Amino acid sequence: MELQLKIKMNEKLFLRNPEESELGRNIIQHSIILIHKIGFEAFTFKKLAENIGTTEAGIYRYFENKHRLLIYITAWYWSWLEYRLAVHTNNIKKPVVKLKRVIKLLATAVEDDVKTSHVNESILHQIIITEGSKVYLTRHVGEDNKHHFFKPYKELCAVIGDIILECSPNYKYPKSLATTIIEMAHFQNFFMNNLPSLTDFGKTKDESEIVSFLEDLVFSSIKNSCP
Amino acid sequence: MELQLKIKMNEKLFLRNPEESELGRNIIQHSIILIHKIGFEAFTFKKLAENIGTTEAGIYRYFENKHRLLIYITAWYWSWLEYRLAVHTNNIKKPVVKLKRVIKLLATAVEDDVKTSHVNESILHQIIITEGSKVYLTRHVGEDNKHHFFKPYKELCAVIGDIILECSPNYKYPKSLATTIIEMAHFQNFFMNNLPSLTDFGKTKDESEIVSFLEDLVFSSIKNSCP
DNA sequence: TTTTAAATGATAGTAATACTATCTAATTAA
DNA sequence: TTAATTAGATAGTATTACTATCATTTAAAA
Repeated sequence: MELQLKIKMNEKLFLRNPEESELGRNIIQHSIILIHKIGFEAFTFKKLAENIGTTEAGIYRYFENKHRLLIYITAWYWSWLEYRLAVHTNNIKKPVVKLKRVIKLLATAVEDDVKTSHVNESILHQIIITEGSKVYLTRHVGEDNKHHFFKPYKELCAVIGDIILECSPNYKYPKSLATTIIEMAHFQNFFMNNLPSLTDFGKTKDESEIVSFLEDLVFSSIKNSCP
Repeated sequence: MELQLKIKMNEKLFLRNPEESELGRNIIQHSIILIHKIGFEAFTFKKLAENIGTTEAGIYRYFENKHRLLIYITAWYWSWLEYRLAVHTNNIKKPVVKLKRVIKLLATAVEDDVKTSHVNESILHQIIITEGSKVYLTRHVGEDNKHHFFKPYKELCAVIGDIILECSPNYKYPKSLATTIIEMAHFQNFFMNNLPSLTDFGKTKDESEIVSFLEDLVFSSIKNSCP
């Protein structure tokens, strides 16, 4: 049996749906590879076109600009992660165990998911660490938000926030703690690998230490709120 | 008596020291204003030149490119903050009180410091929130780090990390907690104002709630590590 | 099977960006 | 007073970020 996973994306993110054509899927696949290789700043549609063997204009038929494309792939990532999170926390009763799974899922490198042929999730995860926050740290967040471009990220935060509340119904900052977990899972990873003196894991460069740090941080906070 | 504050900057950050000429100080002053106004992505040396009343080439005599200029002003900010932190925690004996001061200083809007005539710290603080992490989230972090461009940020983290250790000598993740405080002070502020559903302060939009969140987070964690 | 529509490829062109180079005028320092 | 430094003015280039057009291929509908 061959499984396939398809994520429904916000239609305002693209001009033509990249999931529905060979060229479109190529754009997604190779943009992930190329952004990972040269970084988002140096990434251009021209270079991407050369990589795929198509033309610049061809890519502009799918995406308005490279920032929209970045929003697309990050939104895809957050949706995929929420799905994965659902799968991995399914059947788990204890919210504390659930929350631990969440932390591990966020802070640990990812393997390529065979159910999504044209997306290499392992590389995508690396991109999200370095480029993920650039998606909203712009002058047009407000507009992009009105178009609901950040819905997948918000949904993920909401889900995690709810698990936090299950663990500790009196905790006052479930959403802010959720974003802290997500952002810090990535930032600590980035710092560990690039500016190691900013972390306490510079020597080992071991992801599991980030998990320990986050678990300590999160469970101290929510335990503390139980009177 | 007229006080003046001058921060010694890494010489590799500029081609000509902007502190030492009228034009240089104009570049710093107006780049802060312009980046705040239009965002770093839309900011160009040509627009800056028009604002100042000089030419593009004139600005290139001071900075290699706009990214270096952004590194310069963020490095300046972190140095200034470390100085401010020293002033505000001076004479305070109890490390817990010190740490609370740190959190407040990081998470609260800043007033313009009269001792630095050409830098509007209030606007600069806003820039750091939105653009600050773009400084290191690049493909050339490694090189920039070799040039010690992030030293002020690292020093600030080290100082905060040490205060954390003073509070709780057994706490295992002082540096990572320090970066978490710094980054979250800014991210929660950005989310509160731009993507409020990601935080628990969307309704009030009150900075003091971010302070409460961070205090709760930090002191739960370090209290927890005292056996 | 033919007709028609849609998607792609190829090419060209424009405005803006990110620079570099050069020359002259104005200041400042020796 | 001369020499050196700094700034202003102008020009030029390669790359980026697009838009437009037209021919060709592919796929869908009649």
